[in-house]
Amino acid sequence: MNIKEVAKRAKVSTATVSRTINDSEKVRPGTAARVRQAIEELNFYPNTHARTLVSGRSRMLGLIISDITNPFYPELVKSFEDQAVERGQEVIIGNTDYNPKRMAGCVRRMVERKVDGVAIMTSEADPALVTELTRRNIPTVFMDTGKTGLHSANIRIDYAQGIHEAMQHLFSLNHRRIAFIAGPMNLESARTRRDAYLSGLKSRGLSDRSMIEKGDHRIEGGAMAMRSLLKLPHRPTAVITSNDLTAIGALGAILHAGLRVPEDISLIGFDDISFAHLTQPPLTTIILSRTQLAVTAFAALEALIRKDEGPHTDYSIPTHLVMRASTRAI
Amino acid sequence: MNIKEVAKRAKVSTATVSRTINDSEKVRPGTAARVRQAIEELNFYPNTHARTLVSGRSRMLGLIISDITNPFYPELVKSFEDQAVERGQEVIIGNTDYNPKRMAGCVRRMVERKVDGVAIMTSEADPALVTELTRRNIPTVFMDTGKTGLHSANIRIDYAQGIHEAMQHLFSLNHRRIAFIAGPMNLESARTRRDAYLSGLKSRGLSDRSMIEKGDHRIEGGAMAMRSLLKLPHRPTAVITSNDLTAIGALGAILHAGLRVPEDISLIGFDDISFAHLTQPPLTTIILSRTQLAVTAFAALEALIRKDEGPHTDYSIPTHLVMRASTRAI
DNA sequence: CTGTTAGCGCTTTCAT
DNA sequence: ATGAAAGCGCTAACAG
Repeated sequence: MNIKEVAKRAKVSTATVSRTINDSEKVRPGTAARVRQAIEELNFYPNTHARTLVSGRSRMLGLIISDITNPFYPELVKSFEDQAVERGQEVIIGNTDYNPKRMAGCVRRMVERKVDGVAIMTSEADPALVTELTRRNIPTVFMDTGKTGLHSANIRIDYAQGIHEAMQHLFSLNHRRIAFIAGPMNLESARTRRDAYLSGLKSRGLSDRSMIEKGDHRIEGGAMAMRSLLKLPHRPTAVITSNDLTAIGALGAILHAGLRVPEDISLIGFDDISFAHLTQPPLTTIILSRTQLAVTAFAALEALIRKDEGPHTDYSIPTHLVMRASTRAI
Repeated sequence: MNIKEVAKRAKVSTATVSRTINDSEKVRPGTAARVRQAIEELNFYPNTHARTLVSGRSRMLGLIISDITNPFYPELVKSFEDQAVERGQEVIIGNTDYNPKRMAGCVRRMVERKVDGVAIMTSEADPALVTELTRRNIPTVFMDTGKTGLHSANIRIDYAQGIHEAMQHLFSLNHRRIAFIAGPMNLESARTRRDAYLSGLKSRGLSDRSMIEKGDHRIEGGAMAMRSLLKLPHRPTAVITSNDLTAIGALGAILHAGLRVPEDISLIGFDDISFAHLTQPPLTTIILSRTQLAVTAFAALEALIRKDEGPHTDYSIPTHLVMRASTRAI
């Protein structure tokens, strides 16, 4: 079942069939109709691999993420995929599992499959591996690496803005003992969030009041960090966490210690994963729109692939506080 | 950058390079080493499209699911993908969005991309479209359609078992007014769960005590159904829901009405999504292991692809009650 | 064990 | 507007 059989049935050459499939202008409508009918009758689907081989374009995009079971990602993947499918592109996904070795494997697979472009949306970044892509002139969009170039663009996430909004909110609620549960310090993005917390304290002359515990961006780490915080002689009245999973872990630890949120401790997360508003109480958090991120990434990638002119290689996504019920004045 | 250049550099023929890449026995170790070194030096990655074109095997598997943002799926996708990557296979994912038209698009894409096999794990099933796959002799594994054949296998989920365990549990806790919040009735799997509830009632001579509200397998539907249940003159003392999202919605509605779980109403979910144990109280639910499902599906698909002999086309996955804190005796 | 060669199914000049 | 034919990069006979 191939283009040849279609050609035979429509009594044209394979070239004409190919032109019809690709909506070439130079096919007489009548001929095109005959071809299309033959395609229909034979239930013919063109072989994308043959197409890729000769044209060089695979109509596949790579999307590399850290871990699909991390609730941050599914929405991102979906939005990205929706746009790709709309434009006849396929998406192949790579999970790095937060592991540089697996990241290398992902990149390799993308190159082997000859993707037209790659979006790298991992929370961790590995500049070395990423070079592999740009060296091969594969259009690449990064999240937060800062690197841009002829074949790559960067999407910066303004983590600081959301943190500043959160601190402003807590201050207006009279909180002064505000703790922060950080993420893994090897993550640039986690450091940025912590630094924003520190700078928020400093700008209010409260640098000496900083309380930082390290989490792991997972529930367990959040719970553990919170337990440490609760043991402090002057425990915090409010806690900002580096992500929602951490906040959920912290929430569990607070409840388990017989304290209440927000009566005893106010709590703010980060990311606004879909379950953030389902906690008891619904979690006040900082939203980072995955849809916006995916749309921006896709547009950036398309621009790179089309080699659009202009210096548009830097994009930025804001973050904002969304108030729910886990914060309260003291 | 292709096999020819590697051949030139290693001073062998392209055939030998090909054999080396494919770990053929018939290459002298010394030669193979030279080839591998050339590959290394040239940073050569074989073009999978060319390979597919000639060999007929794409080393890609299709995985069709309903919606990646439904928390039931990410774990399933991950487990499936992990196994695929381990065996050098790529996975392309299709989201149907619960929409037959999109399902058709997914199937089409899978055929075009010449996947070696497809696993269809949608909660809804469309026999017509599925024929498309089997007609083309594409190995296909279904979840719960019941159809099997030379090129297809079926994985049955024993929903009833979990429901029966749940009812047994509630009965032993002295509940007699047990309601059920069902899923969309066009879903076979949702009907199966409801029927299991009904049969559980019947076997205890309580057929006339049935209370069924219809949800939509989403949070909002669960909340709405629960509000209806709460308006009943004799409201239920326990509620089983068709999935966890429904239970979470129901939980919210109960709390919102000023009642408590499990003190006033016991609640049981279905699926054990990752957030089920994070609710307050942690949700007693029925577990359906996504890992087990993915592993079984993958194995079934592999067997189909390898054309293993034997009539192994029917598989079954159990479901079990996992007790947490949302149920209590009255 | 290694090389030669004929395609896989499609796109794309170059003729006509 | 259409057709003939040359590959795209690789694999798999078939020879040697």
